[in-house]
Amino acid sequence: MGEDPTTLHDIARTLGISIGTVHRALHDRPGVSPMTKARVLRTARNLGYRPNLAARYLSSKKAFRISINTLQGTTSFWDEVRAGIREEAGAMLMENVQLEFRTYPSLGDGEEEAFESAIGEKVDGIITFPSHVQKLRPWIRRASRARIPVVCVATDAPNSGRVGMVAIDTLASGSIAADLMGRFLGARQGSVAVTLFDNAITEHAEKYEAFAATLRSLYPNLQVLDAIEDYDMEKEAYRKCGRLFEEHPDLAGIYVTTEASIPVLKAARDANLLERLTIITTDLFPDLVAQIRSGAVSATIYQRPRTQGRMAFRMLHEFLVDGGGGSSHQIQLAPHVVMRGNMDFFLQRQSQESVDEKGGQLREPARNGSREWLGTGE
Amino acid sequence: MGEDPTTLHDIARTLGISIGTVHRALHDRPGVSPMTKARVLRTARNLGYRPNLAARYLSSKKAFRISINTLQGTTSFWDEVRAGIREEAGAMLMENVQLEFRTYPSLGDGEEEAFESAIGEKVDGIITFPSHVQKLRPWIRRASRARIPVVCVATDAPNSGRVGMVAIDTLASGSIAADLMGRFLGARQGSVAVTLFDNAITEHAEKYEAFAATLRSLYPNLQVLDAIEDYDMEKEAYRKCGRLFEEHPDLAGIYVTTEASIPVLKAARDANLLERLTIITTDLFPDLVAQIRSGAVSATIYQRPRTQGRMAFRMLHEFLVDGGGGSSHQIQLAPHVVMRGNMDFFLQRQSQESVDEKGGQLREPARNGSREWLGTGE
DNA sequence: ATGTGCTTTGGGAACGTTAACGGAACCCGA
DNA sequence: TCGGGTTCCGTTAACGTTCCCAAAGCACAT
Repeated sequence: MGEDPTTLHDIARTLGISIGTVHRALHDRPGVSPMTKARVLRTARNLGYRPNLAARYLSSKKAFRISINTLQGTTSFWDEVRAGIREEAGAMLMENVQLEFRTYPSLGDGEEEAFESAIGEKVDGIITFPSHVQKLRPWIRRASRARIPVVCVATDAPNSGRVGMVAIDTLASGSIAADLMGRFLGARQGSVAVTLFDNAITEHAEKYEAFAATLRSLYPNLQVLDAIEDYDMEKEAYRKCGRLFEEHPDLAGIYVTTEASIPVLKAARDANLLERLTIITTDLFPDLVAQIRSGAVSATIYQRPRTQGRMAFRMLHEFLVDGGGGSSHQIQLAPHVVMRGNMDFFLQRQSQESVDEKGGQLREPARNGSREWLGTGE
Repeated sequence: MGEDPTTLHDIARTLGISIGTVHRALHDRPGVSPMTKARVLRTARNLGYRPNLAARYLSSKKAFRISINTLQGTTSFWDEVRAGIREEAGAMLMENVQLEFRTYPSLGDGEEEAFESAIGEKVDGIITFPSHVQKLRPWIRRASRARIPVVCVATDAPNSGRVGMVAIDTLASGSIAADLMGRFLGARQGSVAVTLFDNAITEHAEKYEAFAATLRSLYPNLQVLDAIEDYDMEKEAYRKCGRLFEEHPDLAGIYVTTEASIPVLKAARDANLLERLTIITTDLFPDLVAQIRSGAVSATIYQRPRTQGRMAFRMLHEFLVDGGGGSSHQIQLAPHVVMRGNMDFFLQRQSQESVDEKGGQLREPARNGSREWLGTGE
């Protein structure tokens, strides 16, 4: 029952060697013959050795330095992600964690430089938003080769060597949006549109597929139209929506999977369709709040950025501490459904927790340094 | 910036005394003159002393023993809460945590004995479900006097000396249920009923109030009826629902805030009203799954028991380690909206995470002992 | 003077790991 | 045969705390 955990000393004793050698062998540091190293590794496994982290932190009091490569705070989403990371880093009782925020102003502008700098400065880990997977994949690979673990947040970068990722479950998002849409529309006949960023991005395609599948099976009275791609351009979204309204007079609802919901709403308003359409959006940002409150948007699928940030930090930290032995490195979060009824809860929580975090930093100023870093612009 | 944190040694050196004395003074242990103790406390504050937890765990390798006093696993809710606690305890890298589960078969049967035994065996902390607040309040008070922190889960016990609580936000629950109900019913006229356990319980009254307020302000076409109390008795719920259907032929929907949704559904089916009624329930348990899948229940407000357990453990642990200096000790979680579309996500996650946890235990068997304890029945 | 009991204090050893230093053994060329 | 280099390994001092034992000081009785 109360078996004492095995220590370096135990391994050394059973092999008749010194703990120095055991230590070197376990951390494959030079100065150990291949044979003894193999023996050490074997008995370590046999005895079920797990390092005592308290002793480790006590002895080598180095701080983890982790880089957070994300988009600048034009949208509140990434501010919340970063707040979640800060929050969780501040809750680390034992160890020092240094956060370096490398932010870039827009998609595809400075993300490679951020990676280069992080790798060059030899950080211990990276949390990143792999916006353009194909462009970032080689950088993630490079970091992995430099033994720097990378955790992806909000979007996955498969086959890149990343050690883990945390994101919103796309199937759950698409399906709950479809179910809500169906219930909201009741027995009405008509067609339903979906806008997304780019069908080439796995997550967005999955959301669309889940939405379409759920709507087909549960609400056959509604027809899903082909996806509308807006490529994050407001003009594009507005223009395509206008055409959509003309071509589909039976349109009953729209599901906006991107953050570009404002131009969609504007197009609907300009076409005098706002009353007739049931609109479900994604995320929760200031401009959207008024639209939800007025009832123009029936519901929004909230992607919980703060929790994503918290989880990403925990995952990376566990990996750094544990050497990757931990639990499954894929976290899919359930999105929240936000409507008029419960929106205040989320808004208030956003502001409230920032205060909490500030309090935490004041309480223990010396322990957790956090250095801001701006990717581009001087 | 890189200031070295102050240690016991620093305090001892500036006062010209030994670290043994400093240690005794800081932990108000006997054997220190009042004057030196005051001086130590003062300079400790001046120097901003914060104990090095790694060193503490390394030196005194005692385990935290915490008691979890909850209802037996007749409902899956408490099983999930306990799983969440186990999960989070298993994720403690550094320290030993011993979990003692004191479960009682039903409300009001054995909960006092569980408290008595936990206090008697001098556990370090208690997580409890304060079902009957007035009965448990003196016990929580007693534990607090014995310097045993108590965290409430699922329900609060105000003015009891409890150090914290985690629960689902009642306002968000009631309001989102109302908003869903209104949207589901569309332009229909009619009345809406709410069933709850007991109006004398704050949480239930709050849910009802939030539901009623939201419905009144957003959907004036619907009328909220007086709350139906079932006192957790199936017969009672069935009987009262039958009468409800007779008295209110214009009934359009029911919001069931308790777990007693099955008798409500049975009553609706027997009255041949299932098709016409929009039903929103609470929680997610096996019997309910089929009802949601069939569409009889439109949505359920999921109270995230596993997360509640996880949060409760974290809160208690932070308190034990930190001495209560930590962040705000009231956690209100946002409930999840579960419908046909996303139900599979939650079901699969429930089973999947249990597997994860098992894996974690296997990986590190000696570290986290966990002793089960049965409250009554031998 | 010596011993006994008490309170207050000092002085370690231990916890398990890290990292630096030093030493033994070996090989090679002068 | 001796110095110089390499490879491998042992030794040891930290890291900051906890806990126990002993030492010092004092009062009081023997």
